[in-house]
Amino acid sequence: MNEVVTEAGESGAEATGWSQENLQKLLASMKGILPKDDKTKPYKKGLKAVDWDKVAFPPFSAGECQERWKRLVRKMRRFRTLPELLDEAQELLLNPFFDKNIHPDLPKPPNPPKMTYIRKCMSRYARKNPGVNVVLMTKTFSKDYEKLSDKKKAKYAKKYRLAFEEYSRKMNKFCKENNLRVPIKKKKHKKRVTLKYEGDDKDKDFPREPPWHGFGLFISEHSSGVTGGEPSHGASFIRVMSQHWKELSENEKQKYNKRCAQMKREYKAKLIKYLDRLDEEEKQQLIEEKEIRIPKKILDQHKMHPGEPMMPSRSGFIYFHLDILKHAEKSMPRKERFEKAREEWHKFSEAKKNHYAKIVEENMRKFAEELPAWFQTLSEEEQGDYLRKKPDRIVFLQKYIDEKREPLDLHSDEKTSTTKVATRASARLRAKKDGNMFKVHH
DNA sequence: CCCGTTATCGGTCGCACAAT
DNA sequence: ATTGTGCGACCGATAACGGG
Repeated sequence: MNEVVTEAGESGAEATGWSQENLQKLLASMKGILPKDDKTKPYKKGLKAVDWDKVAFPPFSAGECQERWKRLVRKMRRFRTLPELLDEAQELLLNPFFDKNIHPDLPKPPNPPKMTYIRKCMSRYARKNPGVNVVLMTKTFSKDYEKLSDKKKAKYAKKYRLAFEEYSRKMNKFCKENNLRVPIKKKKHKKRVTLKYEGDDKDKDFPREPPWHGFGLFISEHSSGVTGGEPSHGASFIRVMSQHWKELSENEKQKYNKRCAQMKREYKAKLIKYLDRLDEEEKQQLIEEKEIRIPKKILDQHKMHPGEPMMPSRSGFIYFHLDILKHAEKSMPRKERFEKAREEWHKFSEAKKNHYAKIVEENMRKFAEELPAWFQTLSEEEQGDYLRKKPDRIVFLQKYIDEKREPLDLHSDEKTSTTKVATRASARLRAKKDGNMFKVHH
């Protein structure tokens, strides 16, 4: 019952064998086969060089490892945000030579043809006319260069090309000698990694919104990230896939639609579960931050009423995390603390987890007392309104309602079936009057 | 350290594509 | 408005010149 909430999104872990431990093993294995000195290879290139047969470990095949990594990395950001850069900048400032620590052997790129020409003319002209306007000269000689014959321009261009080749050679050598990443030469091989905030790593367990329609699910599941990259129809990916979509039978399309609908239901449930363990302020903040679109009705369902006791979290981990927060130094970023707590929690013994399970139990017991106590302070109208908005609370209030509505029934265990029917019928009538408060229950 | 010039690299962002 | 892909547009930094 008190299984770690953060695992909620990995429900398929057991089925596939990719447990937390095995995932750690995978990463360690990948690290192990990486070339030692090369810390600066760009991601795509580095990945290409990975020998998955060497990464593989029982019971997983090379292909399975590769596929799991691709799935994992899709959930990660591979660029830095401004706040992160600011943190980095602050660290950089601590280095007193931060802006002067350029390697003395770093090759310098040659000047472009036009600049070479401008510089040549400028120094010649300035020697004869001291005190001339630099800016004006630059502009003038720039125009002069345009008027030059193609032959002369080609001469400058060739010189530049040669100088640049020399520079590239030097740069390659320099990079190799200093274990730096070599610059990418050809533009056409430039490949951008998909950028998407697939949820900040602040909360990995934050549920991911499924596609809106069956078609979206179809597209999503046939992307290279899921299938392993074979189809990859390039930029025409969507075009090709939509063609395939058209070729699907009505039945097959329905299957996607239905599955998508199911995913959406699960998402909604997970989202509510997630939001429920936050307080009102945090919830609003998160909703704004993530631009979560939740129907107002559902939001209403989860709005706190004045004085309403808050339903405690059913996850032991949450309480453990709170304990950690009390003692941890505040300088550590939130997400880091959260991660650390997660790790520790995983290492916990059943006995220690049990300690927190007891806290959960105790808090739930208290809540089960407090809620009816608060509930009875409401007017009948408010009570009906409350139950309509939060039908799940009925389990804590049923007893109170029964006692209040049918105090006589408490003693009559041996009622005839006819009176039972009559009682239920009258309850239904009352419920209708009071705002259908029992409708949700039956 | 600014002006003013240009080619290059690294990296981000916007866009098109079709269906719902 | 979303689903994944990849292209091109765009930005900033960089080199040299030398006087204010």
